[in-house]
Amino acid sequence: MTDHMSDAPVRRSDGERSHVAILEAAMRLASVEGLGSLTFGRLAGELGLTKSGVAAHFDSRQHLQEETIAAAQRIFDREVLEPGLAAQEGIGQLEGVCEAYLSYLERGVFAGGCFFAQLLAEFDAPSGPIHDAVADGQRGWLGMLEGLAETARQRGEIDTAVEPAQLAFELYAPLELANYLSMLYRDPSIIERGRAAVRDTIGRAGHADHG
Amino acid sequence: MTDHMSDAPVRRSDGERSHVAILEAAMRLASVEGLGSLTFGRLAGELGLTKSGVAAHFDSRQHLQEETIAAAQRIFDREVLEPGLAAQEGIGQLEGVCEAYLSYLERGVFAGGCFFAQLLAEFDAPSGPIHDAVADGQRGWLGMLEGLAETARQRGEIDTAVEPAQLAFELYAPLELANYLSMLYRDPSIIERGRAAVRDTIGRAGHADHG
DNA sequence: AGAGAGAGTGTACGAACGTACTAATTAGTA
DNA sequence: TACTAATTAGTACGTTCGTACACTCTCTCT
Repeated sequence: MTDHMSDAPVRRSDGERSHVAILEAAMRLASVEGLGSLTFGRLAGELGLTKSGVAAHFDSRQHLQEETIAAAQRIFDREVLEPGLAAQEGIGQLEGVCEAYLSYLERGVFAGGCFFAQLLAEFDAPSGPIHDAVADGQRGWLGMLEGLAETARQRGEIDTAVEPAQLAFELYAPLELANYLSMLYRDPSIIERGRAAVRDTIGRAGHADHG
Repeated sequence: MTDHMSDAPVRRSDGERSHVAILEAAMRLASVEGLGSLTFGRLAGELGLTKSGVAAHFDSRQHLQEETIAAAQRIFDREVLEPGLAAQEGIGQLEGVCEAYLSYLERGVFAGGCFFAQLLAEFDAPSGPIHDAVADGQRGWLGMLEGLAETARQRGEIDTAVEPAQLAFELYAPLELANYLSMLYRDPSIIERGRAAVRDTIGRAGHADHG
């Protein structure tokens, strides 16, 4: 036995390649048309496989969706969180994460804009396990922005009168709208509006004339 | 002939009632789960009709979707634009429309939040006639905010250094995010964050300390 | 009152869906 | 080299979709 105590099937190299190819196509498709339009037949057609060939890689459609979300999360972490948090602690990280997000939109990391913004809109109202997962993920993102704002406030880089949760909301809002409008109008220059909004909001929080 | 030169079928009173009942259910369903999940069978089940009974009211599914959008637009006009624009010209109307939108969210006019925000997310990426219609509608909304901002600037109520298009973007962003997050978390109190953001943004544009 | 037509039911068809199987193939290992 | 199991194709089943058509019922108008 090459694998000590493992019930998992031994994956073959070609199967591994197919698996990642399927997930890449799935992320692209889901970012454009949503998780709901993620079907075995659709993916099979785009990849030149048969429906059962695709389905064989996942226990069910539900598992395909969950694996796709997990794969997209890894990409988001690599493309947004990692570079954004590489900035200096405090207001630097707050700016860094916002700029990293806008850059990630501009670079077209996902064909349909932000993968999680698509998810947010698709599962904001419906209930169920995916809704809860999306809500938790969003809470995490917003909570992180709030945490960065709180740190910046403690470091004296933003005004103590600024509520971190409110600042996180006001930064998140233009990021999301930049995503939606740039996709809707197919005009990446809209992202510059988001950039200006972030700059104004952080600048205002930094040197508010309240005294 | 009671109707001079009309090819349209004479609608019976019971048919008229069914028609509006179908559109009401369709708006509710589409605001929650999107236009894509708007099917004859689904509506029939909710209304106690048969699938063909529902389908008989529309030439095709496409027409059902278009009529549903048109009906929602009438409600939006009545619930948001009309009360919002009733305020005093200039910055009053700008505030009025934003507040009317947030109030429309709070009152739960549509079960799934803002009907058009749902559409925006659903058809931001895909191409087609519905995408174009959504894009045009959104351009109209954003253009109206920009026009109100421009008017307010000409009246001297906001700083001349403020770009109307940028201000419109910065007002629209928290409105949208308030919608999505209040639905996602099932917490209407999030709307208060949007209200605060609008207040700050308009206030800042109004008495900017730039000279 | 009677005729005409709109309203709604029931049925049917083809397409696409997820899922569950079998069979053939092929890569990896012993 | 030969075996084993992962990979993939292929097929079939049941459901749901949009659409179409035939049919009954009932409102509305003359």
